[in-house]
Amino acid sequence: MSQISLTFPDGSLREYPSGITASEVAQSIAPSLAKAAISAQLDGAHYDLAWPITADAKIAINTLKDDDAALELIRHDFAHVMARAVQEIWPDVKVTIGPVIKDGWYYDFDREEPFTPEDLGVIEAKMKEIINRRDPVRTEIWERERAVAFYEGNNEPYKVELINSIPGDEPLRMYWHGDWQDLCRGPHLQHTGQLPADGFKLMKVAGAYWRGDSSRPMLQRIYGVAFKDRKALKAHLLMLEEAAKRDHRKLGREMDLFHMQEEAPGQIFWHPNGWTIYTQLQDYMRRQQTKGGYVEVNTPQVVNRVLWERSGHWENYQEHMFIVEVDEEHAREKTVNALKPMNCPCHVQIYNVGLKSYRDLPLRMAEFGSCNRYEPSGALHGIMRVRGFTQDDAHIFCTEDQIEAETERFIEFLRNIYADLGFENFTIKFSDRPEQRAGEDAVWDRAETALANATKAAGCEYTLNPGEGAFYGPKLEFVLTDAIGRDWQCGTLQVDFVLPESLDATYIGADGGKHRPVMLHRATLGSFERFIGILIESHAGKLPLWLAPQQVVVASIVSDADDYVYETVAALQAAGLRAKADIRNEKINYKVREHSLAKIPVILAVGAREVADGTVSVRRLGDNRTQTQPLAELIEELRIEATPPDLR
RNA sequence: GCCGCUGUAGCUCAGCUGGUAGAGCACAUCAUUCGUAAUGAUGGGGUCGGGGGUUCGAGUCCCUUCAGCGGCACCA
Repeated sequence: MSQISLTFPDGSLREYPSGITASEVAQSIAPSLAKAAISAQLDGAHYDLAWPITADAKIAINTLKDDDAALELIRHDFAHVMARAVQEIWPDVKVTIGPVIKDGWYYDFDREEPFTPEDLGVIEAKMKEIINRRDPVRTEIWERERAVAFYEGNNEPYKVELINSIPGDEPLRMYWHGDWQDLCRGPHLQHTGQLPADGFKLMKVAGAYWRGDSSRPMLQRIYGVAFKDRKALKAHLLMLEEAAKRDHRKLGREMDLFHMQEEAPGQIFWHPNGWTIYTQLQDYMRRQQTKGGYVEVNTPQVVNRVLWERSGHWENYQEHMFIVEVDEEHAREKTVNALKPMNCPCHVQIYNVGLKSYRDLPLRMAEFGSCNRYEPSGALHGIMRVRGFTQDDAHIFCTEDQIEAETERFIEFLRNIYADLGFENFTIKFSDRPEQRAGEDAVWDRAETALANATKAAGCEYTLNPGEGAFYGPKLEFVLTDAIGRDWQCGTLQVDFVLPESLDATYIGADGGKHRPVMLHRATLGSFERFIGILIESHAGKLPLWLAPQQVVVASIVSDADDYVYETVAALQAAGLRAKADIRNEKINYKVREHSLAKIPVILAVGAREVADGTVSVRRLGDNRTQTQPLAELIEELRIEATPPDLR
């Protein structure tokens, strides 16, 4: 048999007979390594230990100590162990797929009866039992006909469908964990006993469509999380608990920011506190937009269907629109209008008034546009996904040549704003041409290149979302993450070749002829509602002073200080600070606690001493120390701190 | 929209196998003037999400509907 040479991570080289397994290689180094080994990397790719090696390669033996490889493997094996447990308990359940995801895995099952939360405990117990069996894992490569016949015989139609969708040249790997079998890419652990039996937890059951297709059957998905040991699992569960405390829905109530109610699902009742945040943010954005070369406009809420027909929304977006029928007295039939779900068609109407010259381009038209969309009921989520919202929207009318420069300019605009608001980290997703699209490929080529170049020129990285662009053009999405780790698209920039055409926007070029502008739809925050939700969660409610609804509360310690409290509040308010008095007949402990829970950034306590000295005792949110200082000095300090970042 | 779960006082929640609602906090009144995360006493407050049904009797069982939550799908 021929020899192969394997290079180890430390650079050393060893000769082995071809066909040797990674497990045997590990054994040749140290029996303890062979025991601890979980998988191998060959030239960077991940393999089972039992995989025969037939060519020279760089090899690394993974053990549970190797974080990434180990967690990936552990979670993958847990998915199998869970599926096995489910089938051992309910033999008639059909298995489908079960991939590794962030922090864990899920597995989708087809079963008539719903899994109950109690079932999860039963499954967990069975999983522990399976782990304790320490069943060896073995794998075989099968011909697809044999595999199809096998799964048909076992009444596993989903597996048959999977095999039929795997490209013909890919080998099919069949895995056995003891006597339980699954089709899988692998790799897997040596035996189930390598799994940390106290390092996992089944989290929730949810419905999920087979192959993500809403026209296909709904399966039951069980989610689990897994870590290397009990300690890491507990840390993760604790983190989830902490994250739940930052939920904007909870903080919104506690801080008295807003509420929502049944009569207006997906719409927000902003309370004075919440509305203060909103207006501060809007004022800030208005200043930024003015500086950024935008003109601001405002357009109607209720618009006749005729315009929506011309823009294409009536055909493509009608089911998401609130339709308003008006029975006008002298009209033969009802007038049909819709609340605007987007601002773009209205902006084109403004653009279209009067002739535009190439000298007017790029024309950046902004609106804090109130939109209403009839979002599917299941999509609603606090103030992050609502039916009534306001975008910090703008449309840039420009030439095709200007796309790249305008895109770069926008990314820089957005990045500055995000930085001001405390978001140094965001991700960019680049969605390119979908299958179904309007326009010529050559134009798409140029537009996609322009977006990619502009992103790079702005010094940003992006991840590709292949085929996810709008039918009218490619787009960039700027994504922020909420407290629980869910991603939300906030900013966006979308190239549009279609709407200028359908609404007949033109400009007069240098050649004296009429030309089509390109439109860039862009939003920085996205919607104020969603962005404020993210803002609340990322700060855990402790907003920077300039955004905090109530900035200062002045609390009396004794009632003799009441007059001084009012004087102090008046002085703070005169300096432009949002301050209020608390002279209730309560102990200072009580007041401090209450205002701290309400997330008021600065608490001033005043008693006899402060009255006599003209000082205040200052306590900052999140800090249990206090500091006494002259009122005038504090006001100067707070005034600077409360200035919005762009005005400092 | 789909699957599952939930819906009792402003908030957080209890209410066993059906017998006609309960706690803490909050609120109000009174007492207390107390130095940095809950002072005490007293009191008011709920057609148990809405509608229908079973029953002598329903917060508890059934149907239906609305909303919320967790996913999935959607997200021009």
